[in-house]
Amino acid sequence: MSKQDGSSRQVTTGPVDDSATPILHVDMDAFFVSVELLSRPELRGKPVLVGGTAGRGVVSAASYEARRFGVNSAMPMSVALQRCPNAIVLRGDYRKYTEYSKRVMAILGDLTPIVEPLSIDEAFLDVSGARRLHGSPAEIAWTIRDRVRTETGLACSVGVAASKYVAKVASSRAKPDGMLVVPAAETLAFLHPLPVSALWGVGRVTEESLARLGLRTIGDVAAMPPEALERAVGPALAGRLSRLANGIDQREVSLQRSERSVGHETTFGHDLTDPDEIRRALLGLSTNVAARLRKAGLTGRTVVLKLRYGDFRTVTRSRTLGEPTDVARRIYEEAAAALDDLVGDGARVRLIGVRAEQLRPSGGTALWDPDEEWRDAERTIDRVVAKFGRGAVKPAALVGRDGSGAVAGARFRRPLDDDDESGPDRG
DNA sequence: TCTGGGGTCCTAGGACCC
DNA sequence: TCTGGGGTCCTAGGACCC
Repeated sequence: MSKQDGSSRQVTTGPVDDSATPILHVDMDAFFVSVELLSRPELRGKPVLVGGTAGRGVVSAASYEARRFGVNSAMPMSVALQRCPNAIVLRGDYRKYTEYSKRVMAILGDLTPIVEPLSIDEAFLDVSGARRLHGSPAEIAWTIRDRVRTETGLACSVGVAASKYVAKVASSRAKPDGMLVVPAAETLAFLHPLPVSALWGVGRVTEESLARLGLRTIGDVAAMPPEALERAVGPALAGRLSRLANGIDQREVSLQRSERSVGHETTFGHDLTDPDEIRRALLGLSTNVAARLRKAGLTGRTVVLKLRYGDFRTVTRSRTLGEPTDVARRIYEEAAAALDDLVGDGARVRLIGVRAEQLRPSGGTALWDPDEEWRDAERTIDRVVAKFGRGAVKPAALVGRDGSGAVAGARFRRPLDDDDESGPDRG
């Protein structure tokens, strides 16, 4: 194994065998904070947090200076500020982070076509086919770190291994601003001393279950008979953990994974008790989900309402529709109907959310129906707004369906026909 | 410590069908 | 009367990840 830190020092003895380690995991260091520091260099070296500033926020990202105080992401901001009272708290700017994410992903795409983004700030790469053009896996990892730094000003860490899982563990061990190659032959020696919490899929609860079996390290899990593991954590997780602990991870770096749900939720600054107020919030969430579905060209057949009470008890109610939809009104109606059974008598509501599941591509329907027509109008309005701004949409178009089921917004269709392959043409 | 918002996947029970 | 087995779909809850 070999680790290099940001100063290019080689912290190892002898050459490293990266001949059978084509999988890279690239992970940005303290991503949100690092992006913020680009425009606020005076904050460098200080404890900086990005996250919710209001009473109920949590930490989204913490600079390494803040982490030294025991602050971690997902920690309640109130706790973080107790531990690190001098921390500077910044509001997140997700559009900016998305921009930087795209730039980083583009660099990765330059080096191999096989890139699988895992989240806004990390990705897997398969560089097996890139050797002739860009060098060995370790050389490519070096290039990535170099290019990301010079082209974006951001630091990332890279793990190089024979499989996705080991590459991911390697990048986390290389942080911050480092890289770590785990030669294929050293996979088990690398994994087995690590705590079980380093297994993908082991969180607090599973860690406790494993502890009850006396399992502390990944090596302990690897040596455990599968049946005993199964009794403790269920068949699916047992199989996965057993394989990972033994260094078996056949998952390929996949180019595109289709999304399975689209949702939006919000935690109120203070608990709500007024049903009307709660419904208004729900309407806003439904509108957001519907717009995102349309933008993605998707419809959902199941609507899930999520509600968290003041005591943090969380319930969900789901309804499956006869026909999939991407219409805000339909989503809202289903969610609101479920909501009626859950709130009332002064129930305190902390959070509500709505989610569309069972997604499928939105296609034309064979028969004319008013809801379909309404949906088309909403789509059209979205496009007009995206192209020309909100001012381009006449108020009438936003009002809704008239008595016959036709839609005022439909008059937008003709000028947009050229880029509207899915648009209906119903006489 | 007092808990965000975006998701994925798994489990388990019941309905329903053959 | 005292009752199969498998498959699929739906629903609710929960663990987990970033």
